[in-house]
This record gives sequence, C-alpha cells and structure tokens, in this order.
Amino acid sequence: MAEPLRIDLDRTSPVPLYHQVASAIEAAIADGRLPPGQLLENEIALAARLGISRPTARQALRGLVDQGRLVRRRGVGTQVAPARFRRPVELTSLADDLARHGREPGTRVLEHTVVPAGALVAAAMEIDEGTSVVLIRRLRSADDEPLAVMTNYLPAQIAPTADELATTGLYDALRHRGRRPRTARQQIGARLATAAEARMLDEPARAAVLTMARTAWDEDGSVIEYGTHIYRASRYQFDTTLFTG
Amino acid sequence: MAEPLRIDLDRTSPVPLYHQVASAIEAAIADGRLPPGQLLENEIALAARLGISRPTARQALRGLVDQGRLVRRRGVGTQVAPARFRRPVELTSLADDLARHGREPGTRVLEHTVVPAGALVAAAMEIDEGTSVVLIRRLRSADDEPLAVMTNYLPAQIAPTADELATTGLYDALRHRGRRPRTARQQIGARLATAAEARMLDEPARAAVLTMARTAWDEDGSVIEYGTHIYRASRYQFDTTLFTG
DNA sequence: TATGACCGTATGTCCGGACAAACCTTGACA
DNA sequence: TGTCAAGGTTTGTCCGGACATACGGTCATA
Repeated sequence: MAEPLRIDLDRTSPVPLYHQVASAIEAAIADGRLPPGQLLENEIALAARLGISRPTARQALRGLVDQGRLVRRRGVGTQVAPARFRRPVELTSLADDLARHGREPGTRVLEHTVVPAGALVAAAMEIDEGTSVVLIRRLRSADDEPLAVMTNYLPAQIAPTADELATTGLYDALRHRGRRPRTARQQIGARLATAAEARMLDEPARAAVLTMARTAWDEDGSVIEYGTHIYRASRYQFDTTLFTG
Repeated sequence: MAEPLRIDLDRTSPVPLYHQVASAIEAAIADGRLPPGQLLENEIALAARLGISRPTARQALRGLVDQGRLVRRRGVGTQVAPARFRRPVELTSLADDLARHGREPGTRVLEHTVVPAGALVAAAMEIDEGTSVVLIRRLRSADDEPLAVMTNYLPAQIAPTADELATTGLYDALRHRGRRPRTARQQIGARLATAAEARMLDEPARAAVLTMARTAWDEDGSVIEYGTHIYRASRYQFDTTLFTG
C-alpha cells in the first residue's frame, strides 16, 4: 500500500454507498492508479476511513470480485486481479468493438419496413407467425470501409427509427428506450458471399464471410431483437474471452 | 406458493449455512420441484422458517440471482428465472460440444513433435522465442465425418501423449494432469480453405472455413495451451450465450 | 540450522435491527 | 366507470457487533 485511494462519498445521492465505493475503485483500476497485484487496504481500515460499516465496504468489494477485478485471500488481503481475469460487463455491440479500437463507425440504413414474421423469424423471436415486426437492414462501416451487412428484426413497439440508427447503434437505441439486453445467444458460422453481398462489402466474388445470428432477451425474458449478420472475414473477427464457473 | 420447499440444515457441518440453503434451492430448480416463474416465499419467512437470520437468507438467494437462477423484484418477491437465464458453466471443448449433440467424436493424430516456438507462438504463449514446445496436429471428426483440423502448442512438461489424444480430448487430458483452464481468449474468423485443407476436410476447393485461435490460461495465470483451428463451415458453427453483468 | 508451534492479520460467516424504495392492490372520489 | 391516492408487502440499503478460519511470518526449540 503506497497511499490510500481517495474516495469521496455523497450521502445525499440516491446512488447506494457501496456502489459509489465500487465505482471509485473500478475507475482507479481502469486508469492504472491501482495496478494489477496492488494490495488494497483491508476491509476494516477501508470502512473506518470512509466512515461506512464493514458490511457496506464488503458489498462494494464483493461486486468487484464477482466481476473478476479483484481477488481476495483470507489472511492475506484484497488485491487487483491480473488484467486477463477481468470479465467484460456488457454485451458488446459492433459500435463498442470499433470504439475500443479507435475506429470510426458508420451506418447506412438500407431498409426499414414493417413485415409479417416468417416461420424462422417467428420461431427465433418466440412470437406467432405473421405478427408484424420491423425489419432493419444496415450497411455498417469502419473508417468509411464497408464491414458488415446487418439484418435485424424487432418488435414493432420498441424499434428505433431510421434516423436514430444513422447516428447510434441499435443496442444504444434500445437501452435508451429502457430495454437493456440481458442475455443473448449467438451462432457464428461462415460461408461464401453471394454476388450481391460481395458487391456491397467491396469483396471479390466468392469471398469468405463470417455469419452471425443473434437473439437477445431483456430481463423479463422477452425477445428484444433477432438479427442475422454478415461480416467481411478479411477485415473482422470475433474476439471473446471465456471464463470457467 | 404451493407448499414451502423443505430444507434441512446441518449446523455442525463446515459447509456454510447460506451455501446449504442455496444448494437446496438450486437442486429443487434443477429437478423441477421449483418450475420457472414459481414465486418463492419472502426472505423474512424463509429466514424464520429455517431459523437463520435474514442476511444469511439473502446471501443464499443472492448467489442464485448472480447465477441467473432466480430473479427478484422489490415489492413483488423472488421467482425462479426463465430457463435460458441459467449460465453455462464450462469452457467448452469440441468433445463437449459433440457429446451434447449426441455425436461420436473421433481423432486422428497427424503430428506430435517437439519444435522451437516461433515468434507468433512465443508471443501467444508468453514464453521466449525458441523455447521447446510440443506441437500437436489432429484431424477431428464426428460420426466418421471430418470436421476440423486442430493445431495446438503446449508447454513440453504438460503435453499429453499421442496415445492419450487418440481416445480423449485435449482439455480432458490437461484436467487429468491437474491443469484446469480458467480463462481463454478466442478469436473467430473465416477464410477460404487451401487445397490441402479442403482435401483433408473433404470439402470442395476454395470452400469457406471457420478459423479459431485460442489461448487458455490456468488459475495461476500461466498459459497452458495455444491453438489454431480450422472448422468446416458447412458442418459446424460456434454457439455461445452471453450475459450482462 | 532446520522445524514446528504460536500469533497477528485479514477475510469468511452469522446475527439482530432499522429505515428506504419500489411494487401491487384496494378503495375512495370525481 | 375511470382515476388517483393510500397502504401493505417485499426487497434494497445500511448499521453494529461477534466469532471462525485461513494465511504468513516469527520465534523458540530440537
């Protein structure tokens, strides 16, 4: 322990105390003030210093341990976890991926219509065949280079407008409507591009493309989105980190 | 609430009370005594009935909520979550995938040699260039149909023998040596098969193949395996489920 | 010098209580 | 009949305390 991390608490804020503490520590880890392996002060000292109870301090630390940002050992203390054990917190969207690599996302909305759900779409969305859904097809790009063609189906009452999608990602728009994805199932495969796809993506004929089909559910367990996407395999790959129980 | 779930606690056991409670509820969910959507009795009643304090009851329930087995809403109560919220537990291997679909895995070991690590392999395995590693190349099949060509690099001291690999999966062999993978990072992409690859996989020339590069670490943070794999896109796709924190 | 017992430290488990906030239902009123 | 306010229910947050258990180092002893 060099010097203890400074944490300002606001007891008038509606944000719970434990969350304020956790956010402060998380931020310190993220920007390097707390490097991997760094030992934190112990719970008792932390609680005393901040003027909170030990259970509250523990609640803050436990959340960070659950995210894999801290590791704790009895008799030893609490330290910052190695970077590779930290689990991602959000379902990533293409916009997030690009932003992380410092690339500029772009969107051209190719189609935005209401259609009756076909058999496949209805099954994926867990609705009756023929129910009206909004179909959105977008050409996504990074630094003005075409990257993917995305086809999404959404329940009519939560679908973003074409204007929204031109400036923001689909998941951001959904979050803005208070529908936060909680679970998603995705299937990743590959095939050869059709002539039309190759043209749109600026690829040679019969190039390999990555395919991804994804269904996303919110916390109520209802489907908020189903999409089938095609990515240029020459410019994009899926990068995931997995953890054991 | 039909009838309350019967839970027997053993206060002399070294197993914490909250864990005994959580296990009992988890088992009841697993075998269907508590179906999805079922409302549990409230925390206070549960604690009183079992003779434990409310914080202890909450700790049990919180663990199950974190695993996605229960959902709670203030003013409403605690319910068993929809089935799809239950998280998968393990890093999956090909053998696991095939077993889940009831297909018979097969392995032909094409190569099993000691080689000095090249620049790419050394970087991925976090070792010095030129260090001796074991290279293993296998042709994997399902129901006698070729499915993938897998190339793995392992630290020499933990590498399974060719005989082991003929009958069991790589991860099983590593687990058998006490090296359990804890984290893995994988990159999934696609490209066209080379002529030799197409021949091995029984695919037409210039077919699309899925590529996967994976690095796995154990609980100490040391690399236990690095592999680059090629899958027949016509017969295989990656199926993953994602969750938000 | 090597080894084992001891002890301080830090987290793990558990208890009891109090108030706040969100949710649903009910009933009164327009 | 429709709507809004009130109240009861349930989980969320926070406090204070107590003892248990695992870890690591130190010190005394063989």
